[in-house]
Order: sequence, then structure tokens, then C-alpha cells
Amino acid sequence: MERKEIHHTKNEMSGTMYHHGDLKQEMIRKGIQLLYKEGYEGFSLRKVAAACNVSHAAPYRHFRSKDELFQAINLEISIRLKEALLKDLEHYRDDPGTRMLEMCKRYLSFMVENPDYFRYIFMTGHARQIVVTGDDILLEDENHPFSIGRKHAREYFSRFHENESGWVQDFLALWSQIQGLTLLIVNGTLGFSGNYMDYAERMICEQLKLLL
Amino acid sequence: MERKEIHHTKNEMSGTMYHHGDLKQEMIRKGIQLLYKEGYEGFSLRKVAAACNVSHAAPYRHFRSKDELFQAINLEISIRLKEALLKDLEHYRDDPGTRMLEMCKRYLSFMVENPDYFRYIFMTGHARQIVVTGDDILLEDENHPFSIGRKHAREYFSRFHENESGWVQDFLALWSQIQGLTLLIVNGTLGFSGNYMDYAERMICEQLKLLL
DNA sequence: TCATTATGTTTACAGTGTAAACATAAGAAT
DNA sequence: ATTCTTATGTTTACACTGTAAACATAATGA
Repeated sequence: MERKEIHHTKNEMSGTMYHHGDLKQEMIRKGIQLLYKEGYEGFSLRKVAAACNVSHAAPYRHFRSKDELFQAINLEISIRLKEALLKDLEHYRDDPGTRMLEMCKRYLSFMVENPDYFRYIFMTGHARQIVVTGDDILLEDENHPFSIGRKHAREYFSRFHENESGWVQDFLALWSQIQGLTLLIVNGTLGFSGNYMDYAERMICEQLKLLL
Repeated sequence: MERKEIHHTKNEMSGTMYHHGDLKQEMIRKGIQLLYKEGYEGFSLRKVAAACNVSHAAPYRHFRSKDELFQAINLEISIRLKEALLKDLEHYRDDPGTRMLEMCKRYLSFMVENPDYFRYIFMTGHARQIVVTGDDILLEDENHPFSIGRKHAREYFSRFHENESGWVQDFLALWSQIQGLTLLIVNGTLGFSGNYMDYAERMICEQLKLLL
């Protein structure tokens, strides 16, 4: 009971060992690295396995398919994104407009700095399903980055409407715009001679009905 | 000189023939069909070759790589898109706002009906480079669908600005929004209980500064 | 008629995801 | 301690993929 982790992770042990120790987590870590280095096209299960010093079939003990590894990576990324969005957000407590602007900018920055995250999540059918009903726009998972954005947007946009569901259209408009700009920048369609964030900021402010 | 096309396309000849006749064009046509049927993931050179009743290496006489076939498909799609955007546009001659709205809706419809076109062009790094300078947003190719949109947007948005380049920001905002909404619908992120076009229309009208 | 060129086919190879059979090590039960 | 079971590796195999090289055939032009 007392001495655990005797046989974990090759680093802690001397030579090579039959059992890896924590292959699942290392597959996810190395998978993200590979995604970062070689992009979505260059990504392969076998390369990740090799990066973990493990035979190409070993991953199948932890993931039933390549796609399942992707889902695990997806989850890990969404956690990082959520952290990035929420970090030190209380600085903007009494300025909801600036807070919204800040979150939008953070989202864009995160994706631009980690383009393969975006590429992976939104360009390969691995995004979570979100449903727009008559008066709400909802994802089951409360912890998902989207739900964070939704919560803030609802609180923010509600002030501009009398009816209970008016914020939905505003949020949809804002979210589409951010998402589109992110896509165009991340996939290399749009190049800026100056700083792209200037354009983004003006655009977002207008969408947030903020005065410039 | 007179009798040409004697030996073209298997359809016109009796049995099978060594030379196909117009493999290049049929690869593009069948390629688009395959894209439509199996999606970008299920797409392969060998399947397209098989669909053309031709050995798997034959395409290499016309395309140096899979990517080059994709570029040809890209071009073909952009032509179809342009046609869809411009068809009967003179009906809206004296109502620029409605015309812009109509073009945006057509773009969205086209992509929703042909999701793999969008997936292919914008999710696989095959989109054309567009540069945003201080006072313009430009693509060299005048015939590209983007350039069509740019022309109309410039004419339309200019009325709201005194300075010569004010329209750029407006166009960027509109384009990002359409593109983002399209992405979210096409990749299945966003599901609508009602008609998605209602939401889209309200959104676009607002972006066009049109009264509802 | 014959050489050249365009355009096919066959064969080959390395890389992919995945499944099956096998091997080993860890932990539980005896 | 020894043995059984289970978790987690490895090897081998297969059907795909893109692509290159060698070869074959048919159209073209001298």
C-alpha cells in the first residue's frame, strides 16, 4: 500500500521495460506535440506510438481507434482553452463589456497560437453538438468552453433586450463572427499587413455594441 | 481536321479502350461526386481512378499529385459557386441591400448543400491567400468568387463611410460572420430546431445595417 | 512507314489503421 | 511462495493509401 509508483514511466526506471506505466497520458501529450509539429495531415497513431517508444499496436489497449485518441486530445485541449479564457478574469469584474471583449480576444489568440487545435476540433467533425432552439442555444456539458462563453454572453447581451431570449441572436452573431475570423486566419486565407488583432478588436467591439 | 473526337470517351466507343479520351475532366467530375458521397475523409485517388475505370496510376499522367487534383476540383467548385452567386442578380438591381442579403444567403445555401466543397476549400489549406492591407482587402484573381463578393461589398458599404477605406472593416465583419456561421452549420456543430436561414437572415441584415 | 509522344497498365514500396495471436508482468487468490 | 487472472505490451498480418519506375499501346507527325 505504501510504496506505489515503483514501476512507472521509463524515466524513473533504469533501462527499457515491458510495461510503460502511463501510456494513455503520454499518448495524449505526445499526440498534441505531434499535432503541433506536423499538423493534422502528418498525424498518425504509429508516429505517436513511436514517440512513446512503444509498438504501433500498443495504443489499442487504451484507445479503441485513432478517433478515440483524438477525442481524448479534444478533451485535453478544451481544458486548456477554458483555463486560458478564465484566467484572472476577475480583473474585469465591474466592466462586462471589456470582459467580453477580452474573452473574445483570448479565444482568437489561443487558436492562432495553436492552429492545429482549431483545425482539429472544427475541421474534422469532432466538435460537440450545440442546439439552437426557439429561445436558447445550449450544450449539455456545463464545463465546456462554449458553455463558459454562453454564460457570459447571456448575462452581457440580456441588457439590450426586453424579452428573455433576445440575447440568443446576439450571441450567435458574435460567435459566428469570431469563429469565422479565426477560421480565416488559422487556415491561412487571410493575411494582414498590420496586426490582425486591431481589426478583430474593432469588429468585436461593434458586435458588442461598445463605443470605440 | 474535320472529323474530330472519333476516339473519345468510352461512352462514344464500343468496348473498352486503352485510351480514355478525357480522363482529366472525368477525374474532376467523378472526384466531386466522390467528395459528395464519401466526404473528404473517404476520398482517395485510387477510388476516383476506379470510378473512371482506369488503373490507379493513370491519374498521374494528368495530375502530379493528389493535391493537384484537389486544386483542379477547387477551381471547378469556385466556378459553380460564382455561377450560383451571380445567377439572375439583375433582379435586385435597384435594391443593393436586398442584393447583398441575397448573395450572402446564396453563399450559405451553396455551402450547406455542398458541405464537402466548404470542408475541402477551407479546412484543408486550399483556400486562396487574401491580404488585408491598411485600406483594402484583395485577391489577385478578379474572377474568384471572393472578388465578386468584394466588389459588391465595396459598392454597398461605401455609402456608410466618408473615408475611402471604411468599407473594408464592414466587409471583413460580414464575411467573417457568414464564414463562421457556415463553418458551424457545415461541420455539424450547430443544429437548429427551426430553419437556420431565419437566424442567418436576421444576422446578415443587422450586419448590412438594414432595417428589419 | 517509322520515330516520337501522350497516355495508359503493372509492379513495387513505404506508410497507414486495425485486428488477431502471442508474451510478459502485476496483482489477487490459493 | 506459488499459481491464476488480468492488464498491457509485441509480432504478424491485411487491406488500404500515395507515389514512383518500368513497361505497353495508341495517336501524331516526319
